[in-house]
Amino acid sequence: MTEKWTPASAADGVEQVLKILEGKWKLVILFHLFGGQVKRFSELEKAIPAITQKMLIQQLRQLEADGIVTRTIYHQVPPKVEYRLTEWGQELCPALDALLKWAENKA
Amino acid sequence: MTEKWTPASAADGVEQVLKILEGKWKLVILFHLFGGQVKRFSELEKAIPAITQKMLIQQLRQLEADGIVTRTIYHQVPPKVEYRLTEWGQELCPALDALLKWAENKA
DNA sequence: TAGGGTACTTACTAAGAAGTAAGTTTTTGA
DNA sequence: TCAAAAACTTACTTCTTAGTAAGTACCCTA
Repeated sequence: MTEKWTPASAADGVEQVLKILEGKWKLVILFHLFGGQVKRFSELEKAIPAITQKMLIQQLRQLEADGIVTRTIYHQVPPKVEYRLTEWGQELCPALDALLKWAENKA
Repeated sequence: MTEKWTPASAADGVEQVLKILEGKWKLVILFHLFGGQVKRFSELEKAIPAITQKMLIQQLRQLEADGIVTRTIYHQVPPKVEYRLTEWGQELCPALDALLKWAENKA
């Protein structure tokens, strides 16, 4: 169970994960959606005042492409689009908690 | 225990951690040192063929500054410098494992 | 017919991270 | 006197990411 990893392959595996999280705004977005929260585009905009629209969709689209969030479009006028985490996305929460706890342990 | 975090502060906490891990070569280096391994500069160079010397020290220095690795200098000629993880650095391993396991769970 | 709300696009610029290639120091051994 | 080994430095270029600022489509309401 520890034998399947070489330093290179383990590093590579973690890097795949980091690539998913690495955008400048992805974590804030994630933490706004953890716990089953559903938010529309404009709500996220308000919740994260410093973000621009360009960055917001860019990050959302990448999270969507990576299977972390889903996008639900309501064909109304004015338009309405909702974002929420996938199951898999929700499961990220405890893993990030582990990192947070590690950081708190700094001597 | 979950109340001390706002989306912004939790994201910020995780970002601090990601910043430590984010260099292009840091994870490979880390995984070469996990488990109490001690390596000298030249050994890491050989273990990670694609890395340049510039990148190798740069990443090592940053890991050192962040309290993850320690550097031991032997005043010999030719010089000898050894790198190993700090206690805190070792404790990163299970947290990274959590990420790896999460990644494996992708539906 | 003009304006407003929502969710985007697009073109351009600036800042940062990484890569390339070469040079530096020190002392020992041929 | 010259080369060699180990651990770095330095100057310069390129590549990626983020920021700025503006524009678009849609249809409803006044």
